[in-house]
Amino acid sequence: MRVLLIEDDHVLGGAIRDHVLSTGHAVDWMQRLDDARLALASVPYELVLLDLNLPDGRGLDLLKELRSTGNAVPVIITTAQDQVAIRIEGLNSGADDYLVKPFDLAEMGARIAAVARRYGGNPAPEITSAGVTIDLGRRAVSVAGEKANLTAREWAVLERLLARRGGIVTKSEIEDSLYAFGAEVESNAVEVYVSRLRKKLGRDFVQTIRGLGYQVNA
Amino acid sequence: MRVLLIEDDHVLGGAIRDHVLSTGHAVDWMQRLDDARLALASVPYELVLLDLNLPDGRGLDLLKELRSTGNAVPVIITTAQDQVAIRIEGLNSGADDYLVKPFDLAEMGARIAAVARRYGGNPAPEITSAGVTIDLGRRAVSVAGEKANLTAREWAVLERLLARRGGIVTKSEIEDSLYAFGAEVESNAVEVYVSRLRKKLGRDFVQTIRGLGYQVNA
DNA sequence: GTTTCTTGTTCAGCCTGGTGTAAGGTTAGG
DNA sequence: CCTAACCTTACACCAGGCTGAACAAGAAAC
Repeated sequence: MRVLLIEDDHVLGGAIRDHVLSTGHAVDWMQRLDDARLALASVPYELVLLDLNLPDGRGLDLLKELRSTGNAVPVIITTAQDQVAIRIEGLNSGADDYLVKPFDLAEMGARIAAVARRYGGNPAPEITSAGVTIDLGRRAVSVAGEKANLTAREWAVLERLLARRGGIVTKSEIEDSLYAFGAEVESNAVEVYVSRLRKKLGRDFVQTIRGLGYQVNA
Repeated sequence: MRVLLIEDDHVLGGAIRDHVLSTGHAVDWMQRLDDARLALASVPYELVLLDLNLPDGRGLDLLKELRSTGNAVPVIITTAQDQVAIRIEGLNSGADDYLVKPFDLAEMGARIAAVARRYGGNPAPEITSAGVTIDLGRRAVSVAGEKANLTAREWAVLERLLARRGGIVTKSEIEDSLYAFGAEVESNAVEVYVSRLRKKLGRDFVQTIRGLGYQVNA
């Protein structure tokens, strides 16, 4: 699925982009409405993630433009906790769903999957690597037909690794996606989670690149 | 089920809303046609209760608009005793059923149930999962042949879970469908209802996805 | 109108299992 | 061998989830 993310905050935007990428979708990230307009005019997106708190405050206008020109692309809007009025106006203007900041990325993933399913997009790209089958849409992993249960953190690490499948992911990158900005961690947590993943998914699933990070075969 | 109630009379409107709520559906109550239009444009209602005597325009116009734009949402219209002509025009304009004021709330409930049954999206009304058989049309559940009685809210939660069978439903999504828009609830109501469902339907019927929500096996 | 029963909501305490940390073992590279 | 990097296991802590019970609000029965 091709997703257009419209979000001006660098940190949050990056986190969202990475997370959506890791669920197997393609993401274009725009930080300004004009760019978003151009993108929407030229690329057939299947989902739009629209922040309504843009500096110029005109995220709603974009949504209304879309609908008034007959563009029915599914739109999920994000608003702050206290902006109930704007949220309602957003829904009234044609948004399909909403997320209240600060929202859990996992929850966002679930809602994206729901919208994708509702609109009949192809939501579940299945990935197989080293005998492990991963259904990103349904959060299901199986090793040789046997279902494996992953915890939230383990899943987060797995997603991060898969987002750059075939490439190397550094420890600090994994750490960043585990602990939302600022929460410094004083331990070898990443190593521990990689270890736990190997225990559940098999020893060969993740390769260690000494001094650099980790890698999953494409 | 999500119901849009369009009724300008405060007393009657409140009574209807409460009654429909008590049958386990979510209700949005609009008192003006403009608001109703906006709501219909944004929220995927499964039923509309439409009063034809509104102050700011003819309810019939709204109905005709809906049908002319291809919106097939079931509509039940309400009219006064003496408005036979309007009532007929309503049916000709695409209404699915009608109620004559003053009407019995219980009868209204029955009509709603009938319409819901007729239009209930699921073509295969019988669902079986984890030893539980569910007849959505007749609102009947049985566990190992034994019939189970569910309350309205319990049904609402169960329906929400079944609507995405095999997928994950987050707590906040369940909350949204339990409490018509905006009513933020400060409690663990969802957990309580899941607990009660498990008590009646068996422990394994609903799986908990920690930190995210719940899931019913496909 | 009063009583009784049913249903919805909230709260508090319990419990499970996820999480971070540290300690000790193992491997790669010089 | 020696060191640094990495792996694994154990363990204590605690957030999140579960559930029984109390309370409130209707609905139904009388």
